Amino acid sequence: MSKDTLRYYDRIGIVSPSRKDNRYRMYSKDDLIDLMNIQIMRYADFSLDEIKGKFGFHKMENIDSAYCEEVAAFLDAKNAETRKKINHLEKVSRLLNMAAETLRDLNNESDQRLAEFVRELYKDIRVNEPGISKEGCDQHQG
Amino acid sequence: MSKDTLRYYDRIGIVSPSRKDNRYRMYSKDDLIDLMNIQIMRYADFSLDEIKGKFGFHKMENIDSAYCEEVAAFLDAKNAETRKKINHLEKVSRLLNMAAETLRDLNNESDQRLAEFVRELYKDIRVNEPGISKEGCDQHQG
DNA sequence: AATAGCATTTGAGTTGACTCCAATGTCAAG
DNA sequence: CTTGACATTGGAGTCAACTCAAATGCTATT
Repeated sequence: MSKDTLRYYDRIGIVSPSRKDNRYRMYSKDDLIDLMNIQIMRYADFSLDEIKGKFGFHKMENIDSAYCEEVAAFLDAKNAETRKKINHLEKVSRLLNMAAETLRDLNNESDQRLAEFVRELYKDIRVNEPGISKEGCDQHQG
Repeated sequence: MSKDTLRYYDRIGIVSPSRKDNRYRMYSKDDLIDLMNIQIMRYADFSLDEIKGKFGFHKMENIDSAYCEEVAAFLDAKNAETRKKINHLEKVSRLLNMAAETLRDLNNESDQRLAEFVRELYKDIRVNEPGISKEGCDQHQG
């Protein structure tokens, strides 16, 4: 983590270390633990807002099992999201594979397989962009 | 695709349709094919710069096999990148799984498995952030 | 005390791909 | 000829997570 990042985290109240007499930042051991947790969470694609909002870390002395379940549910949701992304990327990977293959060996067979797969993908794309019917088609409803 | 997006693409020279007498945009069939290709490429995480720079689409009448190979190599590189991302996300997924499990059933075993995995992840994180030695450690070299 | 090399702050800039705005132009219907 | 619903433009705003710059303060060394 760069100095600027640490200052930024301080500014937005994510990790605010104590200060020495000269106003220099003094990171305690707990601060460092927070920072390490944050690194892991950033690695796991949590936004700083999520990190800030959802986690008290070790600041909670007593472990509230209801809160644990809440956080666990949140993690599950994140995981579902992650699986979706993986799914998407797997399709992308297959697409890239097919496209490269088709480019290298131009023939009808690979061409058609690619076209077929692309047609499949369009379904995905349209699913992920609702409102296209509102924008693109005339619906006589107002 | 929204109207604004189409106008944006026109502005930055990605798809510039012809105009009618009234200056209204007129998208030809070829323009639409371009746009569909762009949608697919955006789906595959190509940046607009990549899309703009690397692809002549159907604008090339004759197929240059050297160029084909160049593009295929580019796709391969993209694919390698994609596989890396998938790899990363798989780890994230496992992490989230472990964390949720640990939260739900607090015991040493799952705790330690999680800790071990996190330690593994730190290696990844450090690998992906070179220059930390320059920033964080005193190297007596200048 | 002067200098170097850190630290501090506020505030602005960066990135990519849009997205929105205000002012204006065009067109079909009534 | 007005009204409404479109279109046009240039320019500005959005988002997240930094990243950088300028002005200033602190500390250790010469």
